[in-house]
Amino acid sequence: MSDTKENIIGLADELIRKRGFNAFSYNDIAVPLAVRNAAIHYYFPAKSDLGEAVIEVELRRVEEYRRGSERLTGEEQLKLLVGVFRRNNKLRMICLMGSLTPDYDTFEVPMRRKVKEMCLSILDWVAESLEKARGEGKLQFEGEAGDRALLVISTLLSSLLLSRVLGTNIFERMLDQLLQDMRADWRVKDIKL
Amino acid sequence: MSDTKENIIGLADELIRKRGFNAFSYNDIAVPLAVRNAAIHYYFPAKSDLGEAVIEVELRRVEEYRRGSERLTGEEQLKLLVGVFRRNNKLRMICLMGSLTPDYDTFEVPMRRKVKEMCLSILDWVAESLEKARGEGKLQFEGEAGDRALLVISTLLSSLLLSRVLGTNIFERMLDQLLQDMRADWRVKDIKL
DNA sequence: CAATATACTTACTAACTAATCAGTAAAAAA
DNA sequence: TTTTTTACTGATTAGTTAGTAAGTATATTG
Repeated sequence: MSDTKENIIGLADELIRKRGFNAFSYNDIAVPLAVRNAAIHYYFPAKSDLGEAVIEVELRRVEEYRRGSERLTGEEQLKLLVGVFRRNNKLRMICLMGSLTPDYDTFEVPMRRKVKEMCLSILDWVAESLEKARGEGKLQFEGEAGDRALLVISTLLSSLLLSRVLGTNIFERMLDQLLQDMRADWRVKDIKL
Repeated sequence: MSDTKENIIGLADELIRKRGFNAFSYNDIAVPLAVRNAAIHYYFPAKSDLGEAVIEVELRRVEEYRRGSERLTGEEQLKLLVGVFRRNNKLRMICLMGSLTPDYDTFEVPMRRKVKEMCLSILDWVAESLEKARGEGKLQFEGEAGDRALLVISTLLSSLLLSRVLGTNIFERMLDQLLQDMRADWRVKDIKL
């Protein structure tokens, strides 16, 4: 993949996370990268093509994380996940799920499909890690791991949204509350993610 | 308040919840209401004025809910809250927090302040209800009610986002998971919100 | 070396955007 | 009854948007 193409996708990703898909324009990419708006259309004829490309890269990132952390414990996998969100929080960036799902109904069908695929892929990863951590006796929760994954992702996603508005400390406060309920042994208070 | 003004705010509210603040135009309001775009500017000189008006109405709605449910139990108050979200879910509408916080950094300062005020007001209400329900022995959780309110709102907000993408049943699945952790007596499984 | 493909630029457009300003009819106030 | 205010319409605009078509320099291939 050409440098320009990669830079376009990278900046689009950043803009989606910082300002939203419907709030950035081809110009917001063209100016910083010092290319013409037509250069972006050369790689991505329609804006939705650019959106889909950003999602595909995220999808591959998730796959990489999964493959790269196969041999880690469930707890370590979850630490990795939380680390990603903590980094985003420091950069005042929300996650793609938090940015794209509110605009879902403004997207065309192919991009909606990609958004859905991305959500399912992330949730599947989290569910797997949770199940593993539960098997290890590190975490405790009732019901299916897939349902608990929804709750975990929901907390991480919202903490990014709210910490931009209410202050960055919100992130750790929410994480603490989430963990409180999943501590394998409620007498032990030192589990950290 | 004139009918036209009220209709404009009402439709703007719906459009924000369905498509997002940056994805609707004055035309999307003018055409269905059969008024000219200048009529909207008459009441709301700038789009941010319209946004702020929508938030102010929501703020008053929350105040009304609070005053109107003062004498209810904490559990009943929470049932009321969940009912509001459940109705939104049926209409494929997300909540204002879920719609406006992702776009937060694209707003001008006065509107950001209003968004923040709205978030704090809603969280305060939930915290109060949670504390009350805990005092009644109906719910159980550790730490401050304000922190738990973040988790509750986070779940409700995200469930609206995700249920549009993954199917409406997501809403109840997430609610069940949330409640599992807050059951006062873990042997009793019949608490419902 | 010639032909072709790649990676753009220049120049443009049609459609839409929020916003403005000068009217105007009707209601309310003086 | 005159004046003022309210609640708009009509007409327009400056700026932005995604998107296109035609051209060009450079690298790749036959």
